[in-house]
Amino acid sequence: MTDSSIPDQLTPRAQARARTQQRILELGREHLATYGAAALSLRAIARDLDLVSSAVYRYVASRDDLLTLLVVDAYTELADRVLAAHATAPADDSREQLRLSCHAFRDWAVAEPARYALLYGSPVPGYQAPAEQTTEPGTRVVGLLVRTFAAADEHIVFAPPEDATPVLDFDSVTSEFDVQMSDDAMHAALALWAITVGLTSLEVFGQFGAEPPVDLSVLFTVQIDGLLGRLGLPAPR
Amino acid sequence: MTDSSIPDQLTPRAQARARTQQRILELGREHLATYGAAALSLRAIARDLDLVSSAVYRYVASRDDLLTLLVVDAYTELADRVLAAHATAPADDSREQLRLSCHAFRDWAVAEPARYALLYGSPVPGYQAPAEQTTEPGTRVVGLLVRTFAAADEHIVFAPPEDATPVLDFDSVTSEFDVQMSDDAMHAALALWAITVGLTSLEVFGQFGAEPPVDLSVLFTVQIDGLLGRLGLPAPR
DNA sequence: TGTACATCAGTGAACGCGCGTTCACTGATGTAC
DNA sequence: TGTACATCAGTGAACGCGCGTTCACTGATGTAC
Repeated sequence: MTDSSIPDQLTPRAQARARTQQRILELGREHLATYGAAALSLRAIARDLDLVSSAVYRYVASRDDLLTLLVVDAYTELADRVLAAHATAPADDSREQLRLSCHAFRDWAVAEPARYALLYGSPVPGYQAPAEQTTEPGTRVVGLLVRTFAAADEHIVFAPPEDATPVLDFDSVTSEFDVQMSDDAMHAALALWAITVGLTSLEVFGQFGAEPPVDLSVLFTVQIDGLLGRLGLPAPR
Repeated sequence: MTDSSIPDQLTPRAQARARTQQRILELGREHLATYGAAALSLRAIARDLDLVSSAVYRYVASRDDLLTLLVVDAYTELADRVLAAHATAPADDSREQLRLSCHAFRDWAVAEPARYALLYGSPVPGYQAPAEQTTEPGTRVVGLLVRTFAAADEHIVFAPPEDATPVLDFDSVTSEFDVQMSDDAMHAALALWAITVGLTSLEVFGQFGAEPPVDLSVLFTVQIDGLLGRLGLPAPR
């Protein structure tokens, strides 16, 4: 898990530095899981590192800086998982791509509740994620969903949500993700995104109680399959 | 806003106590909004109350106790709003009841982001809400949705989410809310619940960015109307 | 109605804890000649 | 290849801050006779 390839030709000092840097990220993830983002403390990390508290400042500019590092790290890992799952499906099977993407999203969240909370839960008091570093990794997953619906939009006619749907201007979204698609396809994409985040948050944040009344992984499957079908992407045969 | 009726026939001391008790709750709400739940501090509240820090313990057993008070307070206010909106619709119009309920949910959340975060966001580190006090107010909203779908289930045939839907045992849920309904109606209720929480959390927790690309209140309307229609509760002609 | 006693809101000091961040420093590692 | 100098990881002390909770206390309010 740790051996994220530190190049041999680096100077010993540089290797040690890289190792410590990695270790800080790992400890950050652990502390996130154990104490939550609001309680993330540089001093506690220094302690676990067997360093004096001021030494951590050789590696990290401030507490907020570490938080940003962890946010980017989490968004990146989550997006990597989702993209990998997406790529597993046949290139022409939008439904399967979306299904697998949503499941990968939930699976990661369930496995990493604290990091999920950092991304999709309450904002950390007193901390504002810097948009420049955070936006790109943070939009990879939605971007994938939107792009997949745009692709599906070429062979499928998505129905409008209702008969008289108010018109929204999605131009800034389609241009951000560099796609062309109907408003109906965009609404479908957002519906899937919202239900995925909704179910995942309800589960991870404990709204189903300590002992959920039903198997939440089955429930998720049913709900996602159901919505995909209703949106116009029914299961084959 | 403050005059929550303190009975006149109470002794002056008892009246003062009631007033202080109320004031603590209000300050708690404010601090929640300003600093977040993790940073909620009895000392800070004492300061705002012009009391010495130890005096707060006359009113509140501990910090966790105050958090529980705030959780119950927030769940209660939210549920009151949603139930009131629900009651506004004609008794036989399930679609309208649900629509108004969902909108009331979002409206409250947008108006009270910090309290919403306390209920539906990341768990507060080191704090576990006591189920005995929290479950009842915390399930009023879902209960209402479920009961409304159960009522609708009597005149409407809800379609199964997909052709071959795995069977889930919802008995513990239906008996908790004291209703009878088809699994398909239950799935529909959960879909609406999930998309409501999903859209609301995405909005309140800032996932649409500082300047959302579209009007989120319109988006919410479209999405809820769309899902209600797809679930088998279309808008009247 | 007046008095003696009980209640209890609020005080002030203290305990023991944690935090982020700065700063002058030492001494090992790395590099240029 | 050996030496002189520059870099920089880690130290230790300090600043100033905040927190929850306990405890013995004072003095005003409430109550029973």
